[in-house]
Amino acid sequence: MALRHAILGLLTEDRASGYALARRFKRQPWRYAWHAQYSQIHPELSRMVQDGLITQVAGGARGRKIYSVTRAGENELRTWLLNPPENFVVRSEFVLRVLLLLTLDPRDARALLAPIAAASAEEVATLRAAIVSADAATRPDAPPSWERLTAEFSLRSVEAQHGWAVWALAHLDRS
Amino acid sequence: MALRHAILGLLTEDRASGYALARRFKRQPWRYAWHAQYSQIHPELSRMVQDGLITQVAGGARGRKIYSVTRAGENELRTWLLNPPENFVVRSEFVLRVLLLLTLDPRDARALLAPIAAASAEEVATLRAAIVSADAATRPDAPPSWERLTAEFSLRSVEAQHGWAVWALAHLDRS
DNA sequence: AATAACATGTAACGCGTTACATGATTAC
DNA sequence: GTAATCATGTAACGCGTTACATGTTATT
Repeated sequence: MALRHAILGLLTEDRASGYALARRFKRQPWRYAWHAQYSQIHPELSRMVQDGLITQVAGGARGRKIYSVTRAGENELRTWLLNPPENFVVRSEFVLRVLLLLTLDPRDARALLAPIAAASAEEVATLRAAIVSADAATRPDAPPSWERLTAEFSLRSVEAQHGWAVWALAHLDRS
Repeated sequence: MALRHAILGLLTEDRASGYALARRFKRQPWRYAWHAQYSQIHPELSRMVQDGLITQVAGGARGRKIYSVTRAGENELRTWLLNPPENFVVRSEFVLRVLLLLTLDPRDARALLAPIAAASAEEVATLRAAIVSADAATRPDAPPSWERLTAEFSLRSVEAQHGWAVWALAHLDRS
């Protein structure tokens, strides 16, 4: 039931409509954590209201329904976080493609790697710039904000991906 | 249909039974790419035989059925690899838990981070040792083997995770 | 002789995607 | 006034999990 907890997390950050939640799943940094489309979010929100984890706190223009986390929802999220599974199940099409890369001949493999290296380099630059400007506006001994903590995680992850792609391009057989 | 292509990849490495495929999904490095249980693998294998992507090449003791990739299966895998999606969908319970960490108070957050830092440190050490001994047995200018390429990817990924956990532990508010 | 590991298979249910339907508000 | 964006909702289908059922071979 990770979707349920992802939604609780998004609504803890800020109350929102189902439509707004769907958009946030498409963007940084939630994009790297979980994904759901509106047609899946909608019935889940109904069930979560029934289960008392969230409530509709406002209605807006165009039939908009704003949801907020209840006390029960906060407890549910905390309990879930404090009881992680021993082994995390991973399904990453990106990593899968990495493992399958050498079933291709070196030319094709290089053609796939080059855009990966370029895109990740760009992302690293964007994240670094954001971090530098955020740090400039903060006391150096202050505990990191949520944005800062997650940016650090994204940066290190994307750097790893980029470093590997460059390494692989340099070492792959040229033919 | 990533499961189908993951199976094609596993069978390209080496012919295997459904039971053996299920075990490989639980281990390094496939564990970080995709996951499926036998009850899902079994019907998929049947469908793949029907679609001509694999064939049963041997039967063994205990009703064992060994499958191997056909020419059509190789083509299917290659076509899939050469046509990656623009945006990869990610669902990682681990990353999700990272994003939700700051909904906890600092004490609880630190209690979750400490085992992550320890486990990833151990994994980094294991991967480094494997890489060092593999490199010692290889000419330095030779193109990397599949094992070497995937070990490099795993190492850089786990190092990023470990580095972040240590960084977060050092910067999180102590209370 | 008992237990663990090997090995295949089915059924019910829940999670996730695709396609469709409907309508309101904003920007040009 | 037309297109883009906002916004909710349903239905059919496919992917994935859990639980169950069955039998064989190797290890101790």
